[in-house]
Amino acid sequence: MNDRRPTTIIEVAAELGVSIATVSRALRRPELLSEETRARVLKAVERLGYQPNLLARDLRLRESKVALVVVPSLSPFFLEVFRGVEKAARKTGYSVLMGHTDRDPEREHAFFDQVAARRADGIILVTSSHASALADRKRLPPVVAALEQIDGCSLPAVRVDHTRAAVAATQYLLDLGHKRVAHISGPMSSPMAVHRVEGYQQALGPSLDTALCVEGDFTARSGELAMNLLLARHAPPTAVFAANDEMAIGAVRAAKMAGLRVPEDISIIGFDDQRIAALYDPPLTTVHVPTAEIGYRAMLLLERVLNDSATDRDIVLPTKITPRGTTAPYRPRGPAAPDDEG
Amino acid sequence: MNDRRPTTIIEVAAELGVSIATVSRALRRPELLSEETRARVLKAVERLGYQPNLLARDLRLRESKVALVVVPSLSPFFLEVFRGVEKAARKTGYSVLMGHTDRDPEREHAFFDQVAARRADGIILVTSSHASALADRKRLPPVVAALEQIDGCSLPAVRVDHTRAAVAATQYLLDLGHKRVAHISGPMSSPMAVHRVEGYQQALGPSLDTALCVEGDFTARSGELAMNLLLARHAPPTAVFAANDEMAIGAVRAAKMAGLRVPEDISIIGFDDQRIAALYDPPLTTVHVPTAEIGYRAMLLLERVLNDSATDRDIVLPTKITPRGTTAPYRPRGPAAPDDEG
DNA sequence: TTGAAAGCGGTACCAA
DNA sequence: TTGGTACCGCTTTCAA
Repeated sequence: MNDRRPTTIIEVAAELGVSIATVSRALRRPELLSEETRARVLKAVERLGYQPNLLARDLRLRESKVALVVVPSLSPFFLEVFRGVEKAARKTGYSVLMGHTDRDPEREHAFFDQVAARRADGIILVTSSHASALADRKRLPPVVAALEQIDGCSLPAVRVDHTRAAVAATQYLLDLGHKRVAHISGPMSSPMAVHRVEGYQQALGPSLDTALCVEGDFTARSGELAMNLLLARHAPPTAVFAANDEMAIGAVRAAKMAGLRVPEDISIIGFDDQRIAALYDPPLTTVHVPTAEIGYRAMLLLERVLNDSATDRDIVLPTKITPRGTTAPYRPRGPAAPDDEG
Repeated sequence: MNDRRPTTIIEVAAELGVSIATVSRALRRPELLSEETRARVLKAVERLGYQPNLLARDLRLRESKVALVVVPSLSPFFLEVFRGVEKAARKTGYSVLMGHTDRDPEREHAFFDQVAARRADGIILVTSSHASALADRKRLPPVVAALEQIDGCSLPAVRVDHTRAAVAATQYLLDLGHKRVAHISGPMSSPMAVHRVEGYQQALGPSLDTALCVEGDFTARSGELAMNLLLARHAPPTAVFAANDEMAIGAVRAAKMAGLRVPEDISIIGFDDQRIAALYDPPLTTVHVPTAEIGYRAMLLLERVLNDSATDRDIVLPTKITPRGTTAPYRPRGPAAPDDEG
C-alpha cells in the first residue's frame, strides 16, 4: 500500500533543475533566495508533498529537538506534569518522548542512554527516586529536575518546597483546633515522601507522637490500611494529613467504614490536588501543587539549558492549601453529644 | 560542563587500529568477527563509553524504531492505553512518542507529518475524532487504530465493540427492573459517543423515550448538568447509563445534591472502568474496558504492520459489566417509605 | 575475517 | 543569488 519511498530533496531539485542547496534554502533560509526562485521551489515542495527527513537534518545539525520526560510511574499526577511539558514543547518546537521507570535504576539508565544515543537532546526528570542513575555516570546528559531537586545533585530544577507545604498542611489542621494530628506518609524510598514527613514533624515540634505516623506507599489501598491502624490506637487522631490524595481518599473510605463521619468526626487533608480530589465525595481538602505549571517551566528551562548552557536555576513554585469538604474545626466527640451530660 | 562531544565509531576504530566496519560489526553482527577481535572491540566500546548515534543509524537503516501514540486528550483514560503501548514497545525495542490533538485536525496533521519526516515509523491512533486528517492525505503512514475503528476507514485496529457494550449496560439496568432508563451521552462529535448511544437505543427498542437522552461532553461537570436536566423531567428516570465514568460521577453528585440516595433511589452505571470508578464513594458500577490491553495489542499489531506489511487485522476485545455500588434493583420510591403507611 | 568505500538525506561553507 | 560539495555517523556491500 505504501511502497513508494518518500520524496527527497534531490527529487525536488531535479524537478526544478536547481541544486539541492537551493531547495534546502527555500525551507530554512528563504531570505537568501530571490523572490521568484523561492516561490517556485515552495510550489514544487507543496506539489510533491516533500517533507525533509528529520533524521538526516538532525544528524547534520547534531540535535534532535526532542525532550525526554522520565517519570517514575504512569499516574494521573505525573500526567499533569507531562501535560505542561507538552504545551511548552509545542511552543518551542520540541517533540516529547515519555518514559516511566517503575523506579527501576536499570530503566533509568536506559533513558539516559537514549540521550547519549542522540534520540533526545535532554531529559526532564520527574522522578522521586534517588538519583542512582545519575550518580555513576561519567557523562551527564542535559537534565532538568521537575517537582523536586534530586538528592545530592544540584540540577537546574523547577519544583515546590514539599517540606514547607507539609508544614502548612499540618499547621492548617492544628489551627482548626486539632490536637492529635496523624500522618500517613509515602514510602521512605521516595525522597518526596521523606520531605513531606519532615514538614509534618517540624510543624508538630516537641508534641510529635511517633505512634501517629504511619507509612503508606501512595496508593489508596495503603491509605485505607494506614487509617485502620490509626483508628485502632487507644488515642486515635482527630485529624490526618496524608502525603498524597490517593492515600487521603483511602483514609476517608476507611474512616467511613469505621462509622465515622468526615469531616464532622475526623478531618483529612491530602496533598497534590489531583483531579480526583475535587471530584470526590466529599471533595478533598488538599495542598494544591501546580503540576502542569511545573512541567511547563521545566521544558522552558531545559530549552535554555540546551541553548545557553550557562543557566543553572532553581525555580520554586508556591503551593496552596485548598480547603474543601474533608476538614472541619475540632469538636470533642463521643458516643453521646457533649450537652447530654447536663 | 558537557562540552566534549560524544565518542564516535571512528574514535573507537582508531583506538584499536581496526576499521569502523569492524566496530560496527562487533555491535550488530558479532558472529562475523573472530572471537578475539570481537572481545577487543567490545572492551574498547565499554571503556570509551561509546554509544552508537541512533540518528545516523536510523538514517542509514531508514527506520527510527519509534512509534507515535496520538490521543485526543491527556486523560487518565488514554493514559492507560499508553501504558499498554509502552509495555509492548519496551518488549519489542521501540520508543514511544506521545502526542495529543485536543481534537484539532491541524494538530492531527502535524503528527502525521512527524512520520512523513521519519521521526517515527508508525502511528497508533487512539482517537475518537473523525479521521479528518486521514481523509485528505495522499500518502498514509503506517497506522493502527486503537479503542475503535476510524469511521470510513478500515485500518488495522484493536478495539472493543462500543455498541454491544452499551447494549449490555442498558440491558443490565433493565434486568434490574428499571423502566425509565436515561442516557447521558458523550459529544456527538465523537464517534465513540455515537456508538454508545446507538447501543442504548438498540437495547431500549421501541420503548425509547428521547426525552431521557441528554448529551454531555465526557466531563464530570457535564454529567452533573445532564443529571439535573433529567431530574427535572416530570417523569424522571430511575436509572441512568452514562457514556463514561467521569460523567457518571458527575451524575452521582447531582443526584446526591438533589437529595437522592445512590443506589437506593436511583441507579447509575458508567463506562470505561477508569481507576476512579473503583475508588469513588460509592464505588461505581461500570463497563470494564481493557484499556491497557488494547494499547499493548495495538503496539504489537503496529510492529507487524511495519514488518510484514501484509497484516490487516481487526482485533475486538471483550468488555465486561462490573457491578459495584451505584446500581440496585428497582423499587418504587416516594416521599415516605412504603411501610410508613400502615 | 577484515577493510575500503558508497551511500542514507540533509545543511552550510566556499566559490562563482 | 545560486551551485558544488564536504561533512554528520553509521551500515553494508564488495573485495581482498
